[in-house]
Amino acid sequence: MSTRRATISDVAREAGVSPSTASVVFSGKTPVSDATRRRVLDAAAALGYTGPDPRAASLRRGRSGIVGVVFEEHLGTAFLDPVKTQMMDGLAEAVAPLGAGLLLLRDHDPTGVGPTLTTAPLDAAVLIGCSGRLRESLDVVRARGIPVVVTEGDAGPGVPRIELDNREAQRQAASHLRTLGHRDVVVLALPIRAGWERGWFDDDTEISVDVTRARLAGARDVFPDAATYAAAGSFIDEGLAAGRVIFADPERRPTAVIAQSDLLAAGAVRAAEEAGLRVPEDVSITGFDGIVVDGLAPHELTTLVQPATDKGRAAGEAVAAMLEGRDAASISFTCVFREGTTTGPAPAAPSTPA
Amino acid sequence: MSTRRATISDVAREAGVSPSTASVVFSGKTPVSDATRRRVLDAAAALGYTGPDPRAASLRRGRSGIVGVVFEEHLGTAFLDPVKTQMMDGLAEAVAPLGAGLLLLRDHDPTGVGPTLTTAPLDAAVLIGCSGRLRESLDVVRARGIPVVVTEGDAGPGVPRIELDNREAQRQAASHLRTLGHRDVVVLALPIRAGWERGWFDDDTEISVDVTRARLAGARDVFPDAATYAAAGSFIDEGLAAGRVIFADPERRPTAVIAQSDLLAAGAVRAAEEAGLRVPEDVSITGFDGIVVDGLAPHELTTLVQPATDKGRAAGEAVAAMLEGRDAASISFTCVFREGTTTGPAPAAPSTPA
DNA sequence: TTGTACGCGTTATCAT
DNA sequence: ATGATAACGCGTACAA
Repeated sequence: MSTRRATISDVAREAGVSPSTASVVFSGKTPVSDATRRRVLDAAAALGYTGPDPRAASLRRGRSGIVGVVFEEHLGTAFLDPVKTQMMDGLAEAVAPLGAGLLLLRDHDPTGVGPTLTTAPLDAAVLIGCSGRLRESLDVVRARGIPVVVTEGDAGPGVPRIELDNREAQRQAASHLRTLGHRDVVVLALPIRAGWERGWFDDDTEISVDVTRARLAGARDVFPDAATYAAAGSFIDEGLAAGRVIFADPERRPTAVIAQSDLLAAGAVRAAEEAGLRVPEDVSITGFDGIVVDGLAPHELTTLVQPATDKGRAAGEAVAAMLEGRDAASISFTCVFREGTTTGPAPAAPSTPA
Repeated sequence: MSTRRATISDVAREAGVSPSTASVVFSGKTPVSDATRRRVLDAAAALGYTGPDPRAASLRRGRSGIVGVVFEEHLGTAFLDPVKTQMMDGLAEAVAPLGAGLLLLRDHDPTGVGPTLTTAPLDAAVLIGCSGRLRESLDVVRARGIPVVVTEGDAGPGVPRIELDNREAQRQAASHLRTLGHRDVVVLALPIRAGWERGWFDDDTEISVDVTRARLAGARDVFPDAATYAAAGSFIDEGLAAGRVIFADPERRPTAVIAQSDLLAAGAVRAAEEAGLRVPEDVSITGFDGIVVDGLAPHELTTLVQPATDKGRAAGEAVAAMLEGRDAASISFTCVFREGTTTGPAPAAPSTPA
C-alpha cells in the first residue's frame, strides 16, 4: 500500500502490451481489439490504476480543460450579486459541452501565495470588465498567450467583447427622470477604479472602470453637471452609506438619484427613508441591472434590465469558439427600461415656487 | 510570431546560464546572485517568457493548486441557493491561504465530454452531501487517491465530515408544531435520491440522500406517521408545485407542513395562499436553513438557522490540513431554531369540535 | 553559486 | 491493430 501509484506503463507491462497501446485503450482515439482492451482493463483493475494522470495528460496535450473566471472581489462576495450569479450560470452552460470546468480566480491575490491568472493551468480566461484591474489582468493573460474574452470592458482589438449598451440604457433612465421634471440629480456610481474608497469625485477622466464610465456618460448626456458619488462596491450597504451622505444636507438634497446598480439603488432607497424622505414623492431613485432585490418591498425599482444569463452564455460560446480555433466575434446586448415605483414627478422646488 | 513559445531552457540559453539556474530564479527556492537574476529576467523579457508553464510545473511537483467542488446540479442553479453561496464563501476563504483555487465541477457529466471528477487535475475535492450521487463521486475520488472532505453526508471512515445536527434540529421544529397542537402534518422533503421526480413516497429506506434522511428522521421522532412528499430539488418553484399537491384535497389537508429547506417552505407558503389558506391561521409551515428568502414578505419563516459560511470554512480548513499532511477531523455544527410568523396554533379541527 | 542529468506520466507520430 | 520513439516543460538531487 505504501508504494507509488501505478502508471500507465505499469499497466501496459502487466497486460503485456506497449504503453502506447494501453494509452489508446483509455483515450479511445484509435481502434483496439477487444481482447487487448480486456487485458489492459483487467491489468488496470488489478493494479488499482484509475486512468491517466490529468497533470501528465494536460502537459502532453497542452490543454487542461480549465477556463478561469476572474473576479475582483472576495469570491464569496461575488456570488452575492445576482448579476454575476446569472452570468456564471450562462457561462457554465456554454463551456460544459466543451468539456471544460470553471476555475474561480481573483485578479489580485492578497495573500501572495494564491493560484492566480499567472500560475493557474488555464486554457482560456473570462474577465469581468467591471474590475478596476482589468488592464493588468489582460496584460497577464495576453502575455501567456491564453485566449481571453472580456465582458463589459474595452480590451482593445483582437479580444472578443461581450457588451451591454450601458450608455444608451443609462441615458434612457436619465431621460425618464428629466421628463418627470427632475433637475437636481446625483449619480451614485460604481467604483471608479481598483481600491477606490467611496466619496465624491469631479474628474471623470479618473475613471478606469469601463462600466462606470459608460453608465456615467449616459447620465451626463442628460444631466451634464450632475454631482457624482462613487461607492466602493455594488452592495446594498454601500448604497446605504452613500445615500446617507447624499441626503445629509437638506439644502443640497437632490430630487433624484441615478444609481449604477440595483443593489446601490436599494441602499439609497433605504437611506432616503432613513432621512425621512418618501420615495418617490420626495426623491426618485433609479437602479441598473433588473435583478430581484430582496427586502425592498413594497418598492419596485425603476431600472434597466440586462440579460445577464445571455451575457454569460455568449462569453462561454466565445471561449468555446476560440478554443476550437474559430474566430469569436464581439457581441452586444441591450437593456430594457422598466418603470417601477421608485420614480415619480419632481417635487415642487421650495426655493422656486411656481 | 508564429514560432512556438519560449521555454525556460530558451531563457537559460539566452541568458547564458543553465536551465536549472533559470528555474531557480523563478521559483526562488535557492539563492541566486543578483547579476545572474538580472540576466535571466532580461532574457525572459526579451523572449516574452512569462514564467513556468503551470502544466509542466504541476506534473513535476505533483500538485495543481486546484480544489474541486462537486455540485449535483447545473452550476448556475447551485448558486441560486444562498446556503451553497455562503458555503462557497467560507470555502474560498479557507483555501486561499493555501494557494489553491476552486474548480466548479458537476458530479454527473451530462454531455459525456466534460471534465469531471475523473479527469480534472485536482489536489483535493469537496463533496456536497446533499447529492444523490455522493457514493459514486466518493468512489471516484478515493480511487484516485485524492484527499476528500464531505459536507453533510456519511462518507465512511477516514473521510472528514462537516456535519449539521439535522435530525435534532428538525425534531425541534417538529416539537414546536406539536406544542402548537398540530397533529396532521406533512413533510415536504428534499429529493431522496439522484434523478428523483417529485411525488409522495412511503418507504423511508428508499432514501439515499443523507440530509433528506436525517431531517426526515427528526420529523418522524415527533410525527412517526406523517405523510411525506419529496420535491425534485430545493427551489421555490418546487415547493410551490409540491404545495399545490399537498393542499389539493380539502378533506386531507394537513394543518402544518415541515419543509426541509427554506426555499421549499417559501413555495409551500405561496401554494397555501393560492389555495385560499391563511398562514399561519389555517396552516403552519416551517423551513430549514435560515436564509433570507426573497419575496416572502410580510412572512418570516419559522426555521432552523444553519451556519453555512462556517461549514464552508471548516471544509476548506479540513482540505488545507489534509494537503499539508495533517489529519483532518470531522466537525459538527449546530442549527438554531428561529420562530417566525409562519407557524401558529393548529386550527380547531372542523370534524372534531371542542 | 552554478551546472549535469534524470524523471514526472502521457500521448502523437509514424512505422510495422 | 500494435509498438517504438520522442517529445511535452519543468524541478531537483547531486556533483562541481
